[in-house]
Amino acid sequence: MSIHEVARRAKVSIATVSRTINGVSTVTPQLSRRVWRVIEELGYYPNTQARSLVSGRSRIFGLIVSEITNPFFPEIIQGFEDIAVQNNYEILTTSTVHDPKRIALSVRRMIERRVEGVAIVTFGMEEALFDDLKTRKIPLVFIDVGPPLPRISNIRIDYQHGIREAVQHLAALCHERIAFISGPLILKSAMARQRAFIESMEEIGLAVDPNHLIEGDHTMEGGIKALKKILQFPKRPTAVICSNDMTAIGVMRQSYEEGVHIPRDLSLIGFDDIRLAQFMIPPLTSVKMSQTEIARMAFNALLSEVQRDIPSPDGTEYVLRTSLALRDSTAMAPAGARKKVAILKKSAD
Amino acid sequence: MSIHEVARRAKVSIATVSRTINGVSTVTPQLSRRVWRVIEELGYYPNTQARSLVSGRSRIFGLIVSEITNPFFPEIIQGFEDIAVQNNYEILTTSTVHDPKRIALSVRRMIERRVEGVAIVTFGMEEALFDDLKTRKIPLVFIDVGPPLPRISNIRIDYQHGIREAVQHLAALCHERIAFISGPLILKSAMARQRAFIESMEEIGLAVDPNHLIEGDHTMEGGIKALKKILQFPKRPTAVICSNDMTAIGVMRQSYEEGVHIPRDLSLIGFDDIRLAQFMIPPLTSVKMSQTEIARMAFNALLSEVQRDIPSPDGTEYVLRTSLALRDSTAMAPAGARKKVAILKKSAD
DNA sequence: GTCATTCAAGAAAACGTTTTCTCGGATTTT
DNA sequence: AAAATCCGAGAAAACGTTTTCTTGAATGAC
Repeated sequence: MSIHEVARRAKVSIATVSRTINGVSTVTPQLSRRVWRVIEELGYYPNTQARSLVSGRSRIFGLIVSEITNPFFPEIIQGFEDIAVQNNYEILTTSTVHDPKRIALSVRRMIERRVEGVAIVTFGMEEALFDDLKTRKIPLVFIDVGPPLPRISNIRIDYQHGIREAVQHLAALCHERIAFISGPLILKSAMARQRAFIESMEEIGLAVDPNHLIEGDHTMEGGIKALKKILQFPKRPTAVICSNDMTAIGVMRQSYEEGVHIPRDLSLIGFDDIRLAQFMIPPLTSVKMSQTEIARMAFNALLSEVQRDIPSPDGTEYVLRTSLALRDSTAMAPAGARKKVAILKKSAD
Repeated sequence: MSIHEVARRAKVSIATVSRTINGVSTVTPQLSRRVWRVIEELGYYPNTQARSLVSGRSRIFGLIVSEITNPFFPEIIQGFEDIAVQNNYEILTTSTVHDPKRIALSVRRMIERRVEGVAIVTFGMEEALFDDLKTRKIPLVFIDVGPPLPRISNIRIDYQHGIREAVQHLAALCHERIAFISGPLILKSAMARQRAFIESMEEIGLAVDPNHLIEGDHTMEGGIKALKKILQFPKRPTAVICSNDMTAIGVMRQSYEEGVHIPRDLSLIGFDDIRLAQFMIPPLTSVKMSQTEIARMAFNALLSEVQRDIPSPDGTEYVLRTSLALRDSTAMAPAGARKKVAILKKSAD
């Protein structure tokens, strides 16, 4: 079951077996065939541990996500795995469930397994937790929040683009009182989304009522709570933009409870555009941030860093566009709430 | 950065360092302290590859799921990971996306990484694909479909219990024409669920119209298609039970399109009870099959097999109960459709 | 025909651990 | 007090590979 057994049966040295497996050209076709025959016959699979021990390359990438049970992440994991297998990489996934201890532990596990790089898709958790990886000079890729350091790449998300589309879409439907349910504001990415919202509003001269900026937590429960709050305002917003789709789903859920009809009484826009969004009732308009694209960029960032001979001095920047995916959760603002008549034509569905 | 460096600085042999790390009791407290100090100071983490190479134990379990983007599976993965970290095991997850080639590849990858066991949570894909694992005597645990072989455990799901509850619940609400949307019938588990449905119906004297057994595919799209079909029947069913929640969500989606109100016009019950079920509109009644419990059982099955000195002769059987989780997607059958008056009291929510 | 060159393939070293073997000093036994 | 036992810790072997070094045969040059 080891290379020695193969060597013995093929009557060659273990070096020749190794060379055969790795396709080193100096081995005679005749011997190569003999070796391969034995390998097949024995069903021999090389021991990766031994391989990477001597070669110094584990062919493993780590992938840290914040919550695998949040439907946003499985798509990323799937995408990452797809590219990984194509490139003969293994992937070690850990879900932090927002627990610093868990993060620290998973960082440690990854170092012990000698991963060649780690993709950190947590949208801005405590950065210090990854110091161990940095000092060990392991290539990293962050979403949004990575510091400009050697070997550290970043996927910058262009939140502004998609959120501006969302705001302008609502404005075109005569909405003026638009609320924004953010994620936890300790997260840099949540902050960035909120800022993009505010800027987009101001850009077209719409006032942002500070009361209409509600801090959620990127969960359905958070969306439920936020909507309850919103419905208590004397002058209700006529539209809500959420910092992620799970929040929006919570909002839908609670709207149903409270008899608020979407989109008649309230227009709703999510963020992320998870697959589920299109199966909501009604199908949820959402700002698309392609999970597959994130996975692809993250993997390529790591791979190219690993293949470099000298590390990139200040990391590499990747940029991901976001854009609005129009569905059925938005409609004209209720007549009573309209003032302006700056109606643009709603783009065809 | 290796054990040698630690040994050098602590002025002991590498054997002592190894013993210290592994808590072997023969090492003097004084030396132990000295070694630990150096370890901390250096930030030394042992190399798992080298460790498992010599010890012959990789401390890795494989986990094969059929589709990580199906919300049913992330919960299992999370549960599995939770227990794994507690037990110092690493977990290699692969999502087969129903592709035999992918399965074969992931089996191979797992063997190369020398996993100590594999949990196969695919609900009955081509069993032959796992032969490689069997011949290598790697402990396996299946859901439902495992053959009785040494080192192969099984988690048998008691579909009957939960599905009978579902059927009787509907019967109590005076439903008689109950449809069942199954999964792909090549899957043994899908078959088993359908059989449980038929038996539960017959048990209480309700006829199963063969037309009302519709083969779905365990996806939302499948649910959508299935409902379209159902609505065309001259004598519409008044209730539908689905073989999984994703199908039920598809049904809800299409009901909305077609103006069929749930539960007024149609009662709906799902299966799996994924977390999302309670956030549906209306909250979906579903047969609960605890994902966490599956994960726990699967992990324990592998762990106990690994710790055994002689392999279990015919594997071990675990049994998981299912039971109905009552929510709001079921109601009394429309008056026109009632005949019997065998109304039991609907248990409080 | 001899000598230098090339090249295929074997021998051996190396990777970073755990574990067995060995040794020398301390403790116990008689 | 000598012999036997115990025990802590170092030396060395082993795990299964890749890779460097070495060797010997074949090829080519003159």
